[in-house]
Amino acid sequence: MRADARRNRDLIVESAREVFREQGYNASLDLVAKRAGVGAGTLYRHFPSREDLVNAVMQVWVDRVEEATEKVLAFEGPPRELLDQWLMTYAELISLHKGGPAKITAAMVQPDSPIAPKCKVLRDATSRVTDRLHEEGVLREGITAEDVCRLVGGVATVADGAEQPVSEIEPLLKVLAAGMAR
Amino acid sequence: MRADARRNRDLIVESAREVFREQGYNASLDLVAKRAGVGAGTLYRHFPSREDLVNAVMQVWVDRVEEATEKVLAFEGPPRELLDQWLMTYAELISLHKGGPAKITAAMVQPDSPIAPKCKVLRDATSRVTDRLHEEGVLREGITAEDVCRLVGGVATVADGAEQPVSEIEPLLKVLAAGMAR
DNA sequence: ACCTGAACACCGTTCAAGT
DNA sequence: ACCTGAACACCGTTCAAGT
Repeated sequence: MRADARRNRDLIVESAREVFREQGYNASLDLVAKRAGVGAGTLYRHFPSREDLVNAVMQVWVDRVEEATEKVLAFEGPPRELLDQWLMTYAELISLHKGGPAKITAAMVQPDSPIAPKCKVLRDATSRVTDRLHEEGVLREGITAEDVCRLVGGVATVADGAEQPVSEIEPLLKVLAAGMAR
Repeated sequence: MRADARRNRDLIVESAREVFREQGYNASLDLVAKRAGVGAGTLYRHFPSREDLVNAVMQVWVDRVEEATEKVLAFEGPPRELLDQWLMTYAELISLHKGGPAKITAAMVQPDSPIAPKCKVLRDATSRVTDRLHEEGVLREGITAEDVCRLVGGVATVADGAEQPVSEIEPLLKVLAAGMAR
């Protein structure tokens, strides 16, 4: 890739990160291009779809997911509490940007989505947690990582759409945890 | 209201019902006006916002909600099954149109929404069910009708966004029911 | 009092012309 | 090979002119 192309690409991603943080994942791409100081065509050349751009922005998010996963898995207390912790952590991770819960949860079931690789990281992390919880015998049989993703994703999507802070869904996550535990 | 205005209003609602059924609640309003054979301005005169139009279309939906409520409340079997039945019924009722789960569930927490009156009918119906279940002692303390609406609404929203038929979320609704029951 | 439809704004997307 | 920005399409929304 030519040096100026590389540089423009980076400018666009940086600008998108900023705009998405302020306005959410459905913000105007025109604004992203303007702030990056590039023409609209340049943005589309690098990122044919919005999802491709979101995927690039989510690159650093992967680190946060892995960090949070290690932290939760290192928890030494009762496994039942570990479940609660993961649900809250999961909800927070997908709610960092407005529009995140809906986009991430939808892509979770659509393997051809450009952001599928990022979703896979989160789903794999969830698998590690559910595997552990199944070993410990705290989860009901048949509860899969996908189930967790869709349940927590659903509740977080509703809160996000209603402009409610993610902290307010804690009671609902408790209900989910109770439903998944034996 | 003048006779021609009345007639145009009815044409718009009828057209909207058709278009929303085919394309969901976020379909183009321009198409609605075209099919109704009226100018765009006429549509906006009668319905200043999309939500106002959705509210008008949902008028007949109220009957379905009340009908379904009576049917579920008439159920004579174990109360725990009544819970399952209501969750499934609820999910079906809000999933009749694409975009319904998100719109109805969001409005459930926004009392100033034009479709709030319609949401109230569904919330009240849910209250009747939860009251009954609390009396029977099958629901955990603190579970409110609002909780039910947000939990089922969330799961249904995810399925709707992923273009999945509502029937596929039944296992997730079982998890919710287990979490809400004692 | 109500309706029409052109006009405007906004945004996503493409592409001919330029470097 | 890459970039620019005008141009097009689409849609929501308004409003002057008409009945």
